[in-house]
Amino acid sequence: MKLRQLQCFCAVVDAGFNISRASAVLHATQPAVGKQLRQLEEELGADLLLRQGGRLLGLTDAGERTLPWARQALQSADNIRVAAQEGTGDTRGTIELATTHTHANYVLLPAILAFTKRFPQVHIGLQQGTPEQVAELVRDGKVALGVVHPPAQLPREIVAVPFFLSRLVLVMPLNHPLLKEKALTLEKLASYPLIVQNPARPQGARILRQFQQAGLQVNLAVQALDADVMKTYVAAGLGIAVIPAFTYSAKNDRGLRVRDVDHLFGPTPSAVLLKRQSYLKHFVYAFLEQLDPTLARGRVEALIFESE
Amino acid sequence: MKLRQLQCFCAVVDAGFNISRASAVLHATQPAVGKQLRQLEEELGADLLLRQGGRLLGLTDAGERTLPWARQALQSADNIRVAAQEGTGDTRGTIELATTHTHANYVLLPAILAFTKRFPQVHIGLQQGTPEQVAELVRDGKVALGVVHPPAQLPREIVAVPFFLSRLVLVMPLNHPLLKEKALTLEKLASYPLIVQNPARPQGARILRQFQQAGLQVNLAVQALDADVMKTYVAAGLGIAVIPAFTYSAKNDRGLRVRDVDHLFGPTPSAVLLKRQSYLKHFVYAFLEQLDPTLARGRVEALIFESE
DNA sequence: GGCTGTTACGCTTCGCGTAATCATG
DNA sequence: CATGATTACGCGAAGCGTAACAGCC
Repeated sequence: MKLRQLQCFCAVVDAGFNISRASAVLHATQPAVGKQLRQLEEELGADLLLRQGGRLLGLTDAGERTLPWARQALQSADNIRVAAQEGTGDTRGTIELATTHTHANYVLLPAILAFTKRFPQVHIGLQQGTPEQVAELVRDGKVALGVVHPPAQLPREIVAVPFFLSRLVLVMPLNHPLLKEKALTLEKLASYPLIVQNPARPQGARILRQFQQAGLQVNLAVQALDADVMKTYVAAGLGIAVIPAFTYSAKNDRGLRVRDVDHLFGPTPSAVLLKRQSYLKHFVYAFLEQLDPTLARGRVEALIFESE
Repeated sequence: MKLRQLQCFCAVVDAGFNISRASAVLHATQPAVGKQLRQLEEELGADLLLRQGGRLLGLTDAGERTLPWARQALQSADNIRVAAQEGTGDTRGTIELATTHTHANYVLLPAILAFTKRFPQVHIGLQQGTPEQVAELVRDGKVALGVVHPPAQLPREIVAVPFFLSRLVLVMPLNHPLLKEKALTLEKLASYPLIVQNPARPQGARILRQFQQAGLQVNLAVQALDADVMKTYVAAGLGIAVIPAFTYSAKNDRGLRVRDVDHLFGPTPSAVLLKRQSYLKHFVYAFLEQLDPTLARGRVEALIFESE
């Protein structure tokens, strides 16, 4: 048995039982991948993939049983690579992390500042994307951690560790009529043009769901991608928006006013996404503690290595 | 990275940092193993083994960090082989287990009878040895489980799941003076020639420790290896012996009498030895439940996969 | 006929063993 | 000089890619 064979097996499964697509991911050719598969099956003496008319349809029972262990073996190999790299007391190295614009700009900034002060030699590689893209980067081991509003569904390989609940606020231009309303309701909000985050993202989806559940038609002005753009559009008079409180600062957002709407939407969690069973460099643990004291090493390890 | 490289790495560590011995275990030659090691180190970009003057002395920090993951990768590969073999609803196959003479003869017998009745097609491969040898067989994956009086120390890779506490009894020939004594004490026992299990084994060690702690000199007649031999020797008049209650039966051991000495030595546990993180066939779980109802699948799995 | 997986062939690399070499106590 | 690791070399197997072939929408 070779790691390469297991890699091909997992890749084919992840590619939706399509050898062609898997071979592209593996930077190899179709025949090479196909051969590895058959060699693995031959050595094990059992078919792993259901074939019908020269197509792959799914996993056999044996495939179902072996797949988790194939993944575990590959994960262990990844961990070996990471563990071999880092020096125990090393003060330099790299942390690869992925996050959304909003978290990069507000939540991560203080943590990164404090961290680089403590470890000036550690380079932080930042990647941005939607929470789903971030989750994928974590799952594929391209980054060690992700920081996002966790999406409703996550692959099983990933743990989301919530560390911070933010209130939501309604942001408006100066002198907006809603500033004078006594109590804000979903109905009142719905009567104005609304700027909402793209509903493909957890934040936008959450907000819109509340309106839908109340049976309200929303007057969508624009679908923006992050809180900063939403604020810019609000300031430009395109509409009002609901954003996490941490993205508004009275000092920097002088052209805007906010009102608390936590009673309408509830708080929104920020979470760290980590891959189960993955070895994290000691910096990463240091960074997590910097990000939030509740993300202590012991607790995080327990969550990563628990058996779901 | 190749599984073979990891295998060589682990083998060299297990062989006490000796490539020659490791290569024998791996059925390969010195140069082959050495080359795999250096290739692994080269690919990882870090030394794993401390070399001094052409000798291996121990693990580097990087080696220390990677070793557990190398083992995990190999374990996963083993699990794949096992998982691929067994058919889900299969009623035939093999269980390899290791145990001591005493457990084979008394504890396992009813479980094996019941099990083979339920799964007539499953072949049970039985190996015997000392508890330490059994533990080694489990650790090396030669057998799926072991059943023994657990030794004081076990390798970290192994979990011992106790399932049965047996009282200890003193076994004597008919008409032995101790049968008329009111209360048995260690002192009284020590005044007669004693037949004890070899102290290298947990049972023998336990008994002798009690005498030592009481500051008593023991009159050792013979060191036997299992309860049956001890009974034979007692019947022959060589001395008296302390054995687990389950090894005595009034029906079959007519030439012998017993008295309870649980108050002197305490009960002795029987345990199942299993390798952490190892995939067990569904028969094995069935067998464990047959052996003792407390060894239910859920509980056993939780113990095998807990992170120590 | 486009998509997908398999077979056939040749090249290159890799893994192994034998034998010789080197270092250490 | 005995033990144990490394280097050198040659053979056979394995892995890969290109190209041609075979089943299914």
